Order: sequence, then structure tokens, then C-alpha cells
Amino acid sequence: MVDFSRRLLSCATLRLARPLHALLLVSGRARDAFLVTKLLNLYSRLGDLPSVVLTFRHAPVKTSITWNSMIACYVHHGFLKDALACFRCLILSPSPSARPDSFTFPVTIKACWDLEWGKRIHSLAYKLGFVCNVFVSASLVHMYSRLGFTDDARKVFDEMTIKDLGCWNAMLSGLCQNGRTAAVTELFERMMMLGLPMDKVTVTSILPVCTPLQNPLLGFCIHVYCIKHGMDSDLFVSNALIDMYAKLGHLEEAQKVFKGMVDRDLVTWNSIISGYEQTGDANSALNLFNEMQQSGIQPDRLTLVSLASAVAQRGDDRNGQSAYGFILRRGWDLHDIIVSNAIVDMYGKLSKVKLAQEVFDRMPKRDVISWNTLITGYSQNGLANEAIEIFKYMQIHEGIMPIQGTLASVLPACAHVGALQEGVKIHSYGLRIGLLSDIFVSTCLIDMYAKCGRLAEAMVLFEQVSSRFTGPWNAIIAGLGVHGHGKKAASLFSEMQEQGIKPDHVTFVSLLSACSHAGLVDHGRQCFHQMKSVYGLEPWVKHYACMVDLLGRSGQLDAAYELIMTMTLKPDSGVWGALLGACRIHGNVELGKVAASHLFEIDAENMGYYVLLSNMYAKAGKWDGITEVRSLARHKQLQKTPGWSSVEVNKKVNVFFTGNHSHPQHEEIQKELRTLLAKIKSIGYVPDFSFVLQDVEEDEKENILSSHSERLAIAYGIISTLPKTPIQIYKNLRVCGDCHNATKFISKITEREIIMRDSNRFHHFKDGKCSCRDYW
DNA sequence: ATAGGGTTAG
Repeated sequence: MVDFSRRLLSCATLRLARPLHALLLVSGRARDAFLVTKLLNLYSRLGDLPSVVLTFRHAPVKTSITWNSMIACYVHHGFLKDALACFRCLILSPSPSARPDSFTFPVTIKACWDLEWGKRIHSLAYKLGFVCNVFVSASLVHMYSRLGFTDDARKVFDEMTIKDLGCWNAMLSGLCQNGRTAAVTELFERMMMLGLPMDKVTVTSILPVCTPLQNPLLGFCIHVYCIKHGMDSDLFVSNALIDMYAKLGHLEEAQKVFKGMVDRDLVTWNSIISGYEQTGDANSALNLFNEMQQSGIQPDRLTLVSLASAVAQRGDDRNGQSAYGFILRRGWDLHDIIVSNAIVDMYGKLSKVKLAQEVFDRMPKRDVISWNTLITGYSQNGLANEAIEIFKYMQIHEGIMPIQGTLASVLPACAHVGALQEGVKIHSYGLRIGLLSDIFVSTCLIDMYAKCGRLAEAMVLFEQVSSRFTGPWNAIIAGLGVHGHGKKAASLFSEMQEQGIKPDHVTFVSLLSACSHAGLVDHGRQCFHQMKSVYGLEPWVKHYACMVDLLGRSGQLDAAYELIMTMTLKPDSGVWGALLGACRIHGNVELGKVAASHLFEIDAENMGYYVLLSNMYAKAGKWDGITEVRSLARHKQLQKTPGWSSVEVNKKVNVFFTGNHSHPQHEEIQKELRTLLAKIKSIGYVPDFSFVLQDVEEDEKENILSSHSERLAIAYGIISTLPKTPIQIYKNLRVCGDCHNATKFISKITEREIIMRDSNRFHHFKDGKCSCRDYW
């Protein structure tokens, strides 16, 4: 006599299961409902769904347990519809030995994928008197929560007369997963008050709430509780602990838990990798990824998401390259929106906008985050107009409603090109849907208004937002700075200090450049020292660039050069460019040459430095120097960054490239330019040809100057707006010195205010004067 | 022989 019962239980592979099945049939024991159900469960355990179904169909006798096992098998393999259909058959079955019981309901409730089914099964369970079973009601609580109906879940929970820990856990986790943190805290406190213990499931449910509550202390208490009750070695508990510590910024603690673990699973690795990635330590994240692969654990989509972000952070670093290669080799599932979004984001951060767009286009489904990511990709790579166009397209053609992140990605683009009218539209949209209370959105709005020339509006917004955050302060200080209001910026900084708001690196970039624009040398120096001595902030290269600019402009060229020499960081083109600019203003040819040689090494392709150098020689009257620069430039066959300017007319941003004739009103613009040129010459404008690098005749040089993008934009602004309307121009590079001079004259003869923002600052032209000091 | 509640993401 074969002991089928035991052999079915211990059978580990399909190859052993099949002959056992045959033996069962031959021996005539296949009529035994007990054994058939065991066989069915065996096939289910081994993942052979067709065999499960066959066994079930051919079972001569089906008990409740047989049915329950069949339903459970369907649910386990994700065939929810079949599970419910099977349940329906059970209800309709005439057999008195096959009735739904208290075991049937938990598993059937698990199969409900929408509220309608959930309610139906719920009322049936109620009618048949099963809701008083704790397993059934816990399942109901979980089901309602899973579908997002926490109130219904709560109702079931509150109506239960006897609750075991499982019910509490179901309710807690339901609230957690729906982000109802306040309700979680309340329920948790009640649980503690009643003196109920916590088990592993309680702990793993409650730990993720510490993050939105920003409460590391609670997390720590729970950790201690786990150690005390011997749960800290549990895999789920450890994973939740790692995640909690990492997200609250206590990476050392997360690392400790990670190191102390005996066995780790995919979630463990994902949590620790994502923890390092999120805190900006991409190197550690990538190293851990390698370790993970060595330990033989296969990465999944979540790993890929962290990996993509880490690669984006590392840029083109070699360490990043290998992970990048991994992502490409492995490919990713286009149907997975989150992974695809992460890849779009990665390409955007690596400045590969075209690839980002390609991945985006190939996605079969997109959500609002996909659009946000794409807009950010364009916006952060200087393609602000494209970013704005996509933002409009998304709403008009795809009917996507912008959310907080969308506004935070498109507003910087508006700020960048001076798209004030679009920005105002977004402002009113934000007001309508109640996003103005969001600190990120309001910071972006302050920045947008300031950069679009509306300091007053920026100021009003700044005064409305909560002053507890650093962002709005940084934005307004930077805004005041680019408008040349250095003293006001400095006094706001003092106010910030008085209110106990801790400045960050960005604050000091804003502040130092504000000092530089306003010529507040001593104050700038003080701030630079304060940065480290008071706030412990190590200066970035950017801060050095500001300082070099500050010192250089005021004529302290040697001090500026000395500062560069003391740098431990490698000076970039910003630093040397600031020095070269200062040398040009003060006619220091020797130091200028030094700066230029560094610039040609770092950023040889940039035409701007050759112009600056040539202009420096012109100012010092060294004409052979100019010849040298010209031949150098020709020799290198420079690909210059195309200069462009934009002006917003009738809610449309018009972009003009230098020397481009493609605008529909090109003829009228040219005519206007000729008229303007004649007029300004008559009141004393003399073209400065040292801004033209090409070696051509004087006539041609004049043409080149008049076809500079800023002039095209001004002329277009004049012919397409009413007389005396202020004109606002944005230029992507720094305004050409000759154009700057010409604009002064144009503002006089047209009696217009002309506001020009270039890559560096604002220039307010009025009555033949400009607000800025010592330009060119 | 069958049952509920748990951790990681753009």
C-alpha cells in the first residue's frame, strides 16, 4: 500500500509528480477527495496550472476544501476572473458537501479587483454569517484599503466585536498605503494605549510611515522594540528598517542593519541602493549594485530605476558608464511606466535630449510624470522654448492636467526665455487648483517673475510665502542680484540670518553674484568667509567664479588671480572667464593672456572668449594682438554657440538667431534697423568693430553688428508693439558690447524702456542710459 | 488537504 498522502506532500518536482499522479489513477484511489485535493495543491505549488485545472475537473468528488484550493490557486497565479467564476460555480453547486465556508471567503475576497465585486462578496459573506470570523473581516478591511476605500475599511474594522492582531495590522497597513498618516498615528496610539503587542507585520506596516511623519525617533523606538522581542533578524523587518533609516537620512544606521543581516533578498539590496542613490552618493550605490550581482541576486525593475538615477548623477564617469551599459544591454520593459520614466530622466540628465525623446515616443502609455520628466529634460538642457511647447501640447492634445511637478518643471523654462505671459497663465492656473501653497511652485514663480523683469511681483509673492524655507530666499536674493540691487539683496540676507533660516550653497551663489553686480566688494568678501566659518559650507567652483568676478571687476586683478591659485578644486571656464572679463575692463593684457590660455584648453570651441580677447587687445590698442586672435580662431574652425535672442509678443516667444533671415517679417525688421541705425548715428553712436572677429571690410562689419540677434529682437519688438511700450529681450549669451551701446541710443530716440536679460544679468535701458556699471 | 494582515520606485 503506497502512502500517497506523505508522498504527495514531499514531492518536489513535476518529474516526480506525474508518475505519482498516474499511480494514483491506476490504483483506483483517485476517487478519494482527500488525495485529489492534495494532488491539486501539489500541482499548484509546482506552478503547473493546467494540471491543477484538469485534476479539479476530473475529480469525481469535490468537497469544500477542493473548491477552496482551486480558488486559491487561481488567485495565487493572478487569474482573478477565473477565481471569481469558480466561486460562483461553488455557490450554484447543488452538492450538499460543497458549501462555501469561512475558508472560502478570505481567498475569494482577495480576488476582488473592484469595489462592485468587493461589495457583492461582502454582502454575501454577511448574509451567510461569516463576517464575524476574524480572517474574513481582516480580508475585507484589507480589500477595501487595497482598492483605496479606507472609510469602508474603517467601517468594517470598527464594527468588529473581536479583533485579533491581524485585523489591526490590516487596518494599519491599509491606512499607511493610502497615505493617511494622521489616521495611522491615531490608530497606532490607540493600539499602544490598549497595551496590544506588535508583531513582525505590525512593525513592517508602521515603519514606512516614519518617513512622511519625518519622525526618525519613532523608527528608532520601533527598532529597539524589535531587538527586545527578537524580531530584528526577520527579513521583512530588516528591509523596512533599512528603508526607513535611509529615507530619513540616517544612512549609517541603514548600513548597520544591512551589514548585520544573515540573508538578504532583492528588496534588501534595492532599499540600500536606492538609499545611497537618493542621498547623492551614486558611487556607493553603483558599488553596491556590483556587489549585489556578485552575490547572485538578479536585479529587477526597481533596481533599474535606482541605477538609472545613479548613472544620471555620475554623468559620463567610467563607473557610471558600466551601469549605463548594463541598462542598455538588459533593455527595459516599455510597458513599465516608472522604469521608462527613469530612463527618460537619465537621458535628460546626461544631456541626451534626443534619446530621451525617443524613449518617450516609444512608450505605449505615459502618465503626467512622463511629461514632467520630458519637460524637465528639455528645460535643463537650455531648450526652454521646446519645454514650453511640450507643456502646451500635453494639455491641448493629450488632455493631461498639470500637477505640482509639471509647474516646477515648466516655470524655470519660462524664466529662462522670459516667457512672462505664459508664466502668468501658469500662475493663475496654480492659483485655481490650489498649488500656490506649495513651496516649490511658489519658489519657481518668484524666480520666474524676477527673471522676467517683474521684481515687484516677485517681491509680493515672496512676502506671501512661508519664510521658513530656504528656497524662496534664494530666489529673491538672486532676483535682486541680477537686477543690480545688491544692497537690498544683502539686507534680505541679514534678515534671513536674523530669522534663523540656514543659508545653503545656492544662497551664497545668489548673494555673491548680487554683490558682484553691485560692486559691493568688501561685503562680498565677508560673505565668502562667513560661508565656511559660520555655516561650514565648503565653497563650490561657482562661488570662486563669483569671487573672481567681484574682485576682478573692482580692479583687484592680482587678488583675483591669487584666489584662483589657492583653489583646491579645478577652476572651470566660469572662473577663468570672469578673470578674462575683468582683464578686459581694466586693460590687463598680460593676465588676460593667461586666463585665455586656460580657457582655450577647457572650452576651446567657445567663440565668446576669442571675442573677449580681441576686444581686450583693441581696448589696449594692440592691433597685432587682434590679428593673432583672428588667425587662431580661423585655424580652429570654431563652431560658435549660436547666439539667439527672444522677445515675447502676443503670448508667443519669438526667437531670433544672429544673421538669420527666416522670420516672416524679415523685410520690415531690416527696414526698421536701417532707420534706427541712421537715427542713432546722428546723435552720436559710433560702431565698435572690435566686437567683430571676422576679417572683413568696414561696411560688412557694420552689417554683422546690425544682424546680431539682440538687434533683430529689439527691432521686431518696436514694430510689433505700440509706441512707448517697454520691450523685454532675452539673450542666451552675454550681450555684445556694441549692441549694449547701441541699445542705449535706441532707448533714447524711441523713448522706450528696453529691458534686456542676458546670461549674466539684467540691463535696464532708459533715456540713453543703462542701469549696469562698467559693461564692456 | 484549504484561510487574513508585511518591506523597496519614476
